[in-house]
Amino acid sequence: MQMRAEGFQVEAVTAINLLAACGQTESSLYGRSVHAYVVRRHFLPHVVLETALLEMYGNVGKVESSEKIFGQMTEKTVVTWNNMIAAYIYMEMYQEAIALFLELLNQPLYPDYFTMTTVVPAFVLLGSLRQCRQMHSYIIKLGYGDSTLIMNAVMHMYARCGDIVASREIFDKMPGKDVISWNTIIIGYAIHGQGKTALEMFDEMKCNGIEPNESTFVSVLTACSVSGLETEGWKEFNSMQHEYGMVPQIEHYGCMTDLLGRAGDLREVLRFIENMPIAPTSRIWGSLLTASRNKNDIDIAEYAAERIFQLEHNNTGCYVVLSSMYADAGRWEDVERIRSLMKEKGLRRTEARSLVELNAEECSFVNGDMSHPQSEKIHELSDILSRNIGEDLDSPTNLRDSDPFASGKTVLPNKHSVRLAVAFGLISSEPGTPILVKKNVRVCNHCHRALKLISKYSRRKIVVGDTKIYHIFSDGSCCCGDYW
DNA sequence: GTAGGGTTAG
Repeated sequence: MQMRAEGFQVEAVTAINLLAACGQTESSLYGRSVHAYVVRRHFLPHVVLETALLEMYGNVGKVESSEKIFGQMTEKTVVTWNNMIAAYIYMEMYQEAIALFLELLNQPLYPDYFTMTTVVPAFVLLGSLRQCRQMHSYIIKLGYGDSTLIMNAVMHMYARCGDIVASREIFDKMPGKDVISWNTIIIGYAIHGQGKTALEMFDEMKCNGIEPNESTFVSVLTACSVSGLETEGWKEFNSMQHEYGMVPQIEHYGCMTDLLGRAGDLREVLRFIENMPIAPTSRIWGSLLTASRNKNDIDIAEYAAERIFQLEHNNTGCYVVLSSMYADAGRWEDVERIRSLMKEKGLRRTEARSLVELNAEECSFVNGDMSHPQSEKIHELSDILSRNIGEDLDSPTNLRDSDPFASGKTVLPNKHSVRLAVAFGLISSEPGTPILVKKNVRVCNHCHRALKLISKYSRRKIVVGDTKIYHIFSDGSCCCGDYW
């Protein structure tokens, strides 16, 4: 009998290890057969084995199967909970991940290090500052306020969600700042368009005797790039090689391409790319593409796009940029050509979405959104704002649908998600208070122009974070200097 | 039996 129990245990451990391997494969095929085997052999219930099954399903993207196991387990450990949270995050189900984390707080279990490092990214990706603050307070309550690792993640969470001041406060209070703490505050200022402050922090870092690493230079060069600090960028790029003996990697060349694309002439960027000691990736050509979009040079854009397509056949971003350039130039046949190409390949662009932060909640809008109970009022205000800032909604680019992925209906710029979010922010907050919006795609040129004027007209600071930086619209101008 | 803080475009 003893022998048999031991044999069981050995087999269960084998199954657990096997499941970890199955989780690394593409499909649930192997994992499912191990699952069937352990059921057949009556190994269940077995908390570790069930947790391993749950994790395996999470790793192959079968979150419903993970949920089913989680729901049926009679005994759960904190590892079980961590893996269920991770499964949600893997499927980008951030709200569910956070809900489960909150539920865990009510269990007779203690969330551990793993829980924290797993769940914090969910808050970053969700983008809600209100929920970030809540998470911060849980972390303190649970006693992780002194952990450099976790507080670095919290700093990053605040910066990404729009509160660089809170990020800095944590940084200043941190007793054991390490190189990642410094890298995080530097990139945080970069995200907020404060390149100069980022460079000051870099100086301070060196004064404090912290040795920069390769990532530090990614942060520093990004900061130079977002603020158009070309001379400083070159200086740091040279110093990383000559003072620190580092060999710039592709990501550093990426930052330099961004920097030159903003500051210099496109031919110069092209020369820089062609003289790079490493082979340019599609990310590098993408940087040139972005620069040519911003400088309205279709020839170079087409060249960059060609190079991207040689390396990557289905680069959605590339199609998006090209088609919007064609639309701006009134080249509708080309827009149509891209539209059908995309359709053929089954590629779809991310649906634009804007989240506005209010006191007690946040509210999300898509382009032309009518789902909000106050939609009528929101759209009306957006129309009033358009009139008052003298926005030209009848320009030829707006009359045609420049979006090759749209379902046929044209959404006027003043009904873009960011504009509805701002309008709702204006009616739902006190006069004079700033408005904070987060967007999952780049702000379009038209809305960028309009938001500058709306900030002046409404006498409000309007902060809009896109995937790259935070735009701060105030009194008719934007901190990005109209390059983003 | 877990995963792991920061890191270049759209």
